[in-house]
Parts: sequence; C-alpha cells; structure tokens
Amino acid sequence: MNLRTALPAALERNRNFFLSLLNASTTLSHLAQAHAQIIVGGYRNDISTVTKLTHKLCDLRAIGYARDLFLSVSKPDLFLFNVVIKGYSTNGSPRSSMSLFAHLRKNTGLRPDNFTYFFAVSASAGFRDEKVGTVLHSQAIVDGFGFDLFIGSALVDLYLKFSKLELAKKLFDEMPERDTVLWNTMISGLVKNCCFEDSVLVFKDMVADAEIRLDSTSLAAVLPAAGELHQLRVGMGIQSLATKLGLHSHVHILTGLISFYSKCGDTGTATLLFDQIDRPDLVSYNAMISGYTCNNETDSSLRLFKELLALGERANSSTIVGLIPVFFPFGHLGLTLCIHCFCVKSGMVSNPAISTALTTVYSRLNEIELARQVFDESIEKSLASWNAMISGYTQNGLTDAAIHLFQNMQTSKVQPNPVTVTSILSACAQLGALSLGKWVHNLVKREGFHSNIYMLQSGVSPSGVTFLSALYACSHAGLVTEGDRIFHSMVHDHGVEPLAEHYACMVDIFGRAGKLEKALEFIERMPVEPGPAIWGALLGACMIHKDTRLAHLASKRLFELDPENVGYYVLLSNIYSVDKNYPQAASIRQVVRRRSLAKTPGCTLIEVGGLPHVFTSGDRSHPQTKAIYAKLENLMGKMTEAGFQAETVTALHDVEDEEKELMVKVHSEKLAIAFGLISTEPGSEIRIIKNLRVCIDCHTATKFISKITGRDIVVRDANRFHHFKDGICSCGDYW
DNA sequence: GTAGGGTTAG
Repeated sequence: MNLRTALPAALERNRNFFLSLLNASTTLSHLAQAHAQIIVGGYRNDISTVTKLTHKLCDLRAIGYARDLFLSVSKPDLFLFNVVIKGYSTNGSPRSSMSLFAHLRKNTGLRPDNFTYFFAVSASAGFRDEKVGTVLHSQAIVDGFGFDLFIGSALVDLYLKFSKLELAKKLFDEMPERDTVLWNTMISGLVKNCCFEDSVLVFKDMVADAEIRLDSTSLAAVLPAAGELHQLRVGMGIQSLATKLGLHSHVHILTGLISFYSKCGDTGTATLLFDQIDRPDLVSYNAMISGYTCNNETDSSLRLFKELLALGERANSSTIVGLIPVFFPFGHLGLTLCIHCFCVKSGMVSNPAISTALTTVYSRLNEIELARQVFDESIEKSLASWNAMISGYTQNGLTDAAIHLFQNMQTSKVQPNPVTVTSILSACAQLGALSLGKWVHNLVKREGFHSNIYMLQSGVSPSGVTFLSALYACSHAGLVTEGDRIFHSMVHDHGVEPLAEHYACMVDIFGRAGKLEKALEFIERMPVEPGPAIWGALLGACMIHKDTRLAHLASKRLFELDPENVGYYVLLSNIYSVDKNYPQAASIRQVVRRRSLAKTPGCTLIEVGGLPHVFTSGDRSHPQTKAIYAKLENLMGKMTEAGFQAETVTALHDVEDEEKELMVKVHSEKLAIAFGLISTEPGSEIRIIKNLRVCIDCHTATKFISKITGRDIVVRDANRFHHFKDGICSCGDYW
C-alpha cells in the first residue's frame, strides 16, 4: 500500500486522521511512513498519537524503535508508560519492564494504576520463578488493586505457571468476585499442572454457579482433563453443554473433543468430529494425528500427516510429537527411529518438546540408553524433559539413576514441579532406598506442594512425609534399630497410618542391612496386603545380598501382582545368572518371551533412496532377503580369509559356541550393511543407525567389511558415532 | 473535554 497516494489531499490532517492511519498500518514500513507524516503534520508531540504509534511498534516487534520514541517524549504520562511496560514484556524483556515500572514509581509523580499492575504482573511471568510476581502482588494490594479481576487473573495464571498451587488457590478463593476469565484461568492452570481431577472439580463448581457464564474457553480448557482421566461421562457432558450453548462447531472445542475421544480410545467418533471442521487448522490436524498414534493406528496417522503436508501446511513440533508413538503399550521402535532420523535431519530434534517425547518413548521401550542420549544431546532442557528422563529411570526400575538425575536437576537450577516430585516419590516407593527423603520433604514443604487439595496423588500426608523422610535417612545410614523405633513411634505415638511407602522403606532398611529374614518377617506381619513396592524392595535387597531363595519368593509375588513389569523378570534372571544357575535364568527369559514382554530387540536403520529400511536380528522379512543373506555369506568368506574370527563373549552364557556364532552372524547391523552394499553405488558411504550399543562382533566385522569393500561406514549406535574406514574405527575400539 | 493501554482456551 502506498500511503501517500491513498490520502485524498483535501482531507484534514487532524489527530483522528493520524490515528486511523496508524490503525491501518500493518507493516513496519507503513508505520515509518506514518511516523514521517506525523512529524510533518506537527503531531510529534501529541501524546495520544505517539502512544498509538508506540503501541503499534511494539506489536510489530520493533521494540528498539518504540523505546527511542518513548525516550523522545519529554513528559510521558501513565498511558504511555503502560504501553511501553507491556511492550517490553511482550517483546521478551521482562527485566526492562520491571526497570521501567520501578522508575515510574520512584522518579515520576505518577502512580501506577490497574493497567500498570496488570502489565507488570504479566511481565513478571517471564522470570524464572514467581518471586517478582509476589512482590508486585503485595504492592498491588497496598495500592488498592488487590481485588482487580484482571490483575487477579494474571496473578493466578502466574502462580500456576510456577506450580504455586497453594498461592493460586488462596488468591482465587479470596477474590470477592470471580468472572469467567478468572475461573477459566484456574481450570487451565490446574490442567497445566496435571491436576486433572481438581480441574474437573473446579469446572463443576463453575457450572454450578448460576452467575457465571461459560464460554468456549471454559469448555476447551477442561476437555484435556476429561481425556486424561478417561472420564467418558464428563467429556460427553461437556459436549452436550457445548451444544446447548451453541458452541458445538467451535474449532477449539471440536479439537478438544477429538483429543478427548482419542484418549478414550474412540477414534471413530474423533474422526467424525474432525470431518465436521470446515477448514481444520494445524492444531486440529495435530490432535487427530496424535489421536491415531496413541491408538496404535499408525497408518491413519501417517496418512493424515501426508495430507497435512500436501496442503502446504508446515508441520510443527507438535505434529512430530503426535507422530512419536509415546502411548503404544509396547512401542514401535522402527517408527520412532524413522521419526528420530527425520528430526535430526530437519533440525527439529533440538526442539525441547520433541526431545522430551523421544526420551519418553525410548524409556517406555526400555531403551533407556537411547533415552539418555537424546536427553544429553538436547541443548535446551525443559522441565518436561527432566521429568521425562527421571520418570523413565523410575519406570525402568533404575532408582539410583533417577535420584542422581534429580540431584543434577537441582544443580542446574531447574525448579521441580509436582510431576517431578510424584516421580521421585514413586521411585521412593519402588525400592524404598532413597537418601533424599529428607531433602524431598524439605522441598515439598518449601514449595507448598503438600497439604494442598490440588496436587500430588501420592496420598502422603504431611506428617506421613515427615516420617517417611526420617525412615529414608535411617535406610541410608543403615540405622536399623533407629528405623524400627521411628516406625513404631509413628504408628503408636502419633497414630499415623503407614502407607505402602512406609512399609517399603522398612523392608528396605532391613534388606539393605542384610537382615533379609527380618524383612520377610516384617512383611508377613503387615496388617495390609503387601503390594509391588514392598516385594520390589525385598527383591532389590536380595540382589544386593545374592539371596536366590528369597528372590524367588519375592519375584513370584511380583509376577502375580504386576505381571506387566518386565523389570522384575530381568532382575530375577540376573540373580540366577550370578548364581551360575543358567537353566533357571534361561527359563525366566523364556517366560518373558512367552508373555511377549521381551525387551525390544536390537534393530538397525538404513536409509536408501529416501526410504528407511529397518532390520532386526535374524530378520528375513525384507523383500531382498535372499540377496542380502547371499551378500553376507560372500562377505563372511572373505572376512574369514582375512583373519576374522567371530567374537562370542558378549553373547548368551548358555548356548554352545557354534550356536552363538550363528546368532551373532545375523545381527541387525550386519544385515543393514549387507543391504547397503548391494543397493548403493560402489564406493559411496554407508550410514546406519543402531538402537543399542553395537556389539563387539559386529564392530570387528564392520572393520573388516570397510577394508574389504573399500567403503566408509558410519554407525550411529546408542553411545556414539563409529566411523569405519580402511579397517579402522574412529572410536579406537573404545565405546 | 477528548484520545492513547487489559486477561483465559483446542
């Protein structure tokens, strides 16, 4: 648009003219032209015109320009201050916002008003904790804005952003009046803190309040909670409410319902709703893609993803996260590796949401090393990614690693939230053995997570937590008698009913100290049925003290109570192996296999002609299987001639050497390399990705292959890159 | 006397 020609020359250039000129400006260049006209027209000192211009500049992210303009005004009024305070904050400079706010209070005769406080509080959400916000809160109360709805909502939002649930709830309860936005803020904030049940409760309170109008935001905010809780009735109730309010075709609500039905396993209804959206946007596509993914409908998921790309829409990180099969009960390693590969290539892997999703899915696949690798390589570690890695360790039974990482998190100055604490407490319950009990307790106390109706599902009451931390301390210090005494005192003197965590902790105290019989006696005397946490604690102790008999007993119970948890089987099998009882160890692994709980086998990915090919060990499913095995046979002959000997040390203990040789010969990386050799140009580089650490036999074999074929072979394994060239590997045989 | 500044959601 050429503003000069757009102007009828006769039009009078008054203030309204310049204001509408500014309103019509949509680019920085428009604003610069308008600014020039304002100067020429003699309106450079007109405060309302300058305020409007400053506002528009901030909106277009020209904060430097806006600041210069602000500084050129000799006596800025409160309006202009407010605009610039907001401008700094929306341009990512909360510090400048606060400096200007302080300057306004100290050095001008102006008094901050409700707008000023609202902008300042919003800006303070940009800091790393809620401290500045709380100071503003008290100042606002002093200045008489304690009950302002805008400021109140911004504060509730801020407290919830930093998981200060107690503070948010207190403020919310104390507000003399609550409007729709305040209610909505509370609900969505609880959802963000994974307090799903509470958010539904608050929503129900809101519905019950006849004075309060529900809007699309209210319904859209609570829908994720209904989905997470799999509460079909709640979700359908929201749906009929939406119809009653005439909001049923609102895109946010339809999208929310798609997520909801998908989470409840009903992709049929979700699909119908998706088809009702006139022009689905990226968020709607993402919801549907993720819905298909989490219901294991990979084909539909990929089909919709392609449809999205065909529309010319750019997939964002949420799209990819939705494609990553985080929800599959037994995962989908091949697909995950493909997506991982795609993310590395497109640079999206550095996105915190994506690395978090990859960390989570690898953890669930028991690929904890791959999970850790992704975590370590992510440059910007969000709270969610710390949580994912910690709970990954917890779920894989690696309690010590979970605690260790939790400590690292503390040194990295990342504030834990209730999700973190829940993970850590569940680690406590798992094997009982945490030295951090006291510390966790202090944290819970300091952060106000406890005695809070919103929050933690662990069911540990504050006084229960206090005892728990004391018991942890005993467990750590090996104070058996002391622990026994504390437990007794807790029950008899303080009337605290012990929870599974307390019992598990006691078993751990006895078990760690080698008093396994005493631990068993304790379990047998428990007034409640011992759960997995208790037997898990005993099993862990048996592992330390190599007590096969008790281990067997504990595992038997665990298999009954928690048959899906592969970790116990592995532990037991290891105990037998240590005892050199290979037939028993093998039979345990047999059970695992029979129940298809086996660890996902090693697999290798190679990309040829833009298509990923995934091989598992002994794989014969590839269309070119015959050629691949023939190539491998041919290679083995040449390798043996060149002095290659199969390495078998790392293979299973209980098979004959010849059989072992047969087994390693068809490891997935060898198949992938053989395929690479027959399907790519001679002399070109071969790149493969292996989900596990490459085994010594494959490593040696690859060195030979690189020499014999004259190919460079790059292997990315769970630990590192290996660059094979002319019979030598870049890792120096150390990995 | 007037203009110029405000929140939550899929």
